[in-house]
Amino acid sequence: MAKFDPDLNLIFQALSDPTRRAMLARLGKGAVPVSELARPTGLALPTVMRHLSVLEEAQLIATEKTGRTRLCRARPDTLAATADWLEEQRAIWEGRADRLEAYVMKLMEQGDAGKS
Amino acid sequence: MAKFDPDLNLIFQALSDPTRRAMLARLGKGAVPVSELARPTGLALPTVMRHLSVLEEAQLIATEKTGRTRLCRARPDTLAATADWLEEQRAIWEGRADRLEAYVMKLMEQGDAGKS
DNA sequence: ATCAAACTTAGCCATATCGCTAAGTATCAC
DNA sequence: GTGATACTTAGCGATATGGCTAAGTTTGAT
Repeated sequence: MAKFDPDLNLIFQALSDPTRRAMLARLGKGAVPVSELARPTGLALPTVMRHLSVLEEAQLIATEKTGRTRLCRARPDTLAATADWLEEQRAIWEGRADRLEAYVMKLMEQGDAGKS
Repeated sequence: MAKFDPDLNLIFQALSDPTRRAMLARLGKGAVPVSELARPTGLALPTVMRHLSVLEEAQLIATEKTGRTRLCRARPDTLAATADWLEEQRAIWEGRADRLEAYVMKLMEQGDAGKS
């Protein structure tokens, strides 16, 4: 299997840009080619490509080229790992046993459902 | 009540630095003055101050000066809002009704427990 | 009154980021 | 094969980021 190690530096950096978050939201509705992802942004194509490569390096998306078009799709596993980090911090910060418990429960639930 | 509007740009940007995440983790164990937060980083104080101001502008921490020391504490509400955004995206990306349901349940739970 | 402690401000340097345009390369349609 | 389509690469400029040192400022202790 491919190694999956999310880098929080890259992930959060990628998420810090509204254009990229908009792209991710768009990808939530399904995989799309680069040009379609670019259209609503109004940005030049090289600029969009750059955003995409940031997202891909952060493993938030995966892309695949077929013919002359490149299809982009979201990678929920990375987002899940990120959500887990936040949830963990939240549990600690709130200092509440029930949140910690809920977090553990969710981890177990994922172990059951999240693996392919 | 004080206006609370989390800015995801600032938040994710703040979270993208490992030094700042380490500081947040440290604050999970309780409020501490600047110098104590600085010590484990090995960074110069002005550098640390800068990190702190980034965290504070993102509303991830709050600080309060008493005498000549400034005390820093975490702001779980902002982290919670961020976790919610991620959870929402995850629910969409995974395209699964049960995740969406779990998310809504959590929202309700927070509505019950999270308000001051 | 003096001195150390704990920030704080100002400013410098190196690198990274976000936008662009111009000029490639590689399909696909005819 | 000609031309259009869909990226891709190269490189520029403005601004932001993350580190530093040096020189304040404000308190607390003596």
